[in-house]
Parts: sequence; C-alpha cells; structure tokens
Amino acid sequence: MKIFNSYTNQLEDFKPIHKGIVNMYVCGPTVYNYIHIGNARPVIFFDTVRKFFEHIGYQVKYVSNFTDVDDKIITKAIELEQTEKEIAETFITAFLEDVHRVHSMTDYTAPRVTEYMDHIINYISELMTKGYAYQVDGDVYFRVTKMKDYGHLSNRKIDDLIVGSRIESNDKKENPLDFTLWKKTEIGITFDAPFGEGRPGWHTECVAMIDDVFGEKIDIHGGGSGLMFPHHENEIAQSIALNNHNIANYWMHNGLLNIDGEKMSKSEGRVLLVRDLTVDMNAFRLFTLSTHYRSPINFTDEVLASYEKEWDKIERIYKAVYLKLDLADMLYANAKVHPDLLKIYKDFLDAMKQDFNTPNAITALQDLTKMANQMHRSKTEDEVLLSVIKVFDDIFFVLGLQVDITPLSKEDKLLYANWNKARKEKDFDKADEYRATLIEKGILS
RNA sequence: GGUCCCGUAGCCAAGUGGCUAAGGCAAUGGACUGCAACUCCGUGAUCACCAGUUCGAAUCUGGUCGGGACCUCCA
Repeated sequence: MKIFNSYTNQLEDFKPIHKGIVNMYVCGPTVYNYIHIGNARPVIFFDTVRKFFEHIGYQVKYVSNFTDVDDKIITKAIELEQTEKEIAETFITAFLEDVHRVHSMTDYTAPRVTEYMDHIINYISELMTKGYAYQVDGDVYFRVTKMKDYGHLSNRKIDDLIVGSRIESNDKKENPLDFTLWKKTEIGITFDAPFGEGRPGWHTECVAMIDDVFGEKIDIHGGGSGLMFPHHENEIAQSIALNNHNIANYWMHNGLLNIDGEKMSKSEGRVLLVRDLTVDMNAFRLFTLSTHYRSPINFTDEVLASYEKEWDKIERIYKAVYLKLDLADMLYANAKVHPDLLKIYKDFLDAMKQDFNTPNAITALQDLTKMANQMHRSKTEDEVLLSVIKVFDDIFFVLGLQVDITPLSKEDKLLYANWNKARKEKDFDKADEYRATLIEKGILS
C-alpha cells in the first residue's frame, strides 16, 4: 500500500501505527450552507479510502468534524433571524443527507466545536502557558515565529510569506503571520474563557478533537488542498507546540474541482449544489473517481454524460447476469473462481494500493464489464457468472456504487418464462407485451 | 512581487527513463439480432514547442508559449 504523503512530498509505504487499524481524520464542513459538488470530492474520495482499507481487512476509525461556530454561521444566523444553533442543525442535517446522497458512509464520528469548547479553551490555555500564544485585548494569537518548521507542509518559507502577505490592518499581532486562536467579539454567539468572552478561531478545533478522540498521533489526516495552507499548517504548528508531533503520519490532500474550466465561485454564481444534481449518483461517483484524487478535476456536462453512459452499461450487465443466476436459482450457490476474473480483481487491488489510483481501478471495472458481457453471451457456467457478481460487488463496495436489485418473485419468474415462450413460438406481439412489462418492472433494461 | 501546479488523440484520462503510449466516450467499418435496445470485434496520438542529459525520454534538466492555483475565508 503506497500513499503520497503531502508532508514529505513523496510516495511512501503505508504502515499503520496499530496493526490492522487505520485512524483517520478528515476536515469537515463549516455548516452554514448546502455543500456544492466541490465539497463532495473529499466526501467521496476519503469515503473510498475508508472503504478500501476496510475491504482489505483494516478496522478504520473515521472522524470528521462539524464546524458549528464560525463567522459565516453567525452572518447567516443574523440574515435568517435564527440562532446559530438552528443554522448549524439545519446544515448538519443537510450535509449528512448529501453525504448519503453521494453514497458515502454517514456512520463516522463527527465531533462539533460546540461540544469541544472546553477542550479548545484548554488547548489554547496550554499554548499560552508554554509561550506559544499571547493575548492582546481579549484576542489570543499563535506565535508562528516560535515554530522553526512552520511552512513545512505547504512548502513555504516564513520570509516569503511575510513578503508576499498584504499589509494587514490588524496591528495587534506581533507578526502578520500569527493566527487567531481566540477572538474577542460582541456579535453573535460567544463563550466564556479565562482570556475573555469570545469564540475560537477555526484552527484549533481539529487538533483539539484529534487530541481527544484519538489521544495520540493518527495515521491519516485528509482534506482538500485548499486547506493545506494555512489551516493544516496551523494545526501542525499547534500540535508540535503542545504534543511535539505533527498530528498524522500521512497527510493527504485532494485536488480542487472546477466547472467548465473555472473555479466555482459563489460570488459569480457558478456553484452547483450536490442536492441540485440530477444525474445518477453512481455516474457522479464514477466521474469524481475518474481522475486521480491529487489532480484537479473539471466538471462539464459532456464528461458527466459519458459517465452516465458508462454506469448504464455497467449496471445493465450486472443486472443481466444477476437475472440469469436468479432464474437458475444460482444466486446462493458456490462461486467458482476464474483466472481472468482473478486478474481483474488483482488489477483493481493493485490500482487502489498505488496511492488510490481510482482511474485505473475504474479501468479494471470496465474490463470486468466487458468480460461479463462476453461470458453472459457465451456458454459460461453459472458458478463462474456468480463470481462475476462477487467481483462486481467488491468493486462496487469500495467505489461506492450501488445497484438497486432484489431477487425475483415467483410471478416475475413466470412472466419472464412467458416472454421466452412467446419468443420461441414467434408470437412477437405477445412477446413485446411481456417485454414491456418486464422493462416496466425494472427486470429488463 | 513571491511560491507552486499543469499542458498525452474531437472529449475524459492512465502511464513519470526502456517491449508496437492503458482504458472509456464520440466517430467510423463489421458481427450478432423477429423488431428495438444492448453487446462484441476492428480502426485513431510520437505525448504544447525548442534545446540538452542519456545507449535510450511523454517521463530528467534548461528555455519558450499556453492554462490554472495559492500568498486573504475556501474542499
């Protein structure tokens, strides 16, 4: 298993801290709005990472937070004349619906900032005690210059950042790069802390949560590449300051998603929400995984349409093989391995083990689709066809693809038999009628 | 101004030093077929350009052109 580690900027062998267990944390959403398809990329990708680890036998502890205290939430609350809590609840629910919608698991641990206020405040207090943070007028800032290695993850130098940074009006900071740990504020929800009323900056929550939930360094920390700087850099700075480690052995960052070649932009109205997608989610999932996760991906109707077609083809043959087995009462028989199928399955695993090369994993799925079609047309034993289904099922599980199918009822089987009988007797009018019914019932396509 | 990424057939996309550059979509020829749908088989690129390193480069180095990101909240 190879993973590209953003921290070291190289491909590395994956070695879990605890044998057979993967502890991973993925930065979750700030819940002030419905998520767009760009937000869905990490949701889909890291879900696939999780499922792959589970498929090859790991026990995965997957944690992803909800940022339910934030300026954007407060702004929204004021705008809609609701409380921050109501806004957060609304969009947490909506988020989980969307996660489910894109076929990602929702059963992970999801700590919220509001539940972690004590931890966050303690964390900040400790940073102050150790001299890594300082207080000015009720605000608390992290002293970046005290971190020798600041900028390692995002490959930046402090000097370059200072030169490049635009002049800030905030002259409270010792250094313009220092980031906010606690913010004094009069607007919106506030919390009581030793350093005054206010609310936390958003860089402390993740480290505080990881510290509490896992209690040690974790295996994988993931998120979009847009978070690498400054968010993840700041997480690392705090963790090194307090715990003397950089949080995770492997840092993984997914590339961004563009629409028609341009970045999604709320201000320019170029945003597509997950809940506004009208395409089959399997097609969307294939689209999302069709480009390697570290590369940027471009959303266009044309490309999406090709994946709709692709999924249709995959689903069609899966259902056809399933139907054939169902009619032969072979769904629960013993599958027989076939060398070509084994090779495809191995290709799939190899692709995934190579830093989650989902494009090549999908190629294996396409190979399987072709082989399934060939076998379906030829006189292949049902036991082998059953293993076709099994390989499909494995790949579907990992990639998060779902075929809606159930075994036939007795009436359906009879209907199917009648259709065949009519065709054999060349009673095509009757046959077409039966076929129409079978299609209507979703048995044929 | 600083930092960084990318440019493979009409479209999407693997491959990152070595057999004839995967795969899919589209297109096109053929096969199968009661009709329709589906499916299967065949057909396409010297890898933006130039110069170098090397026995050998799409893959490494330098340059040119083109596209994009970040340095401020951002998946």
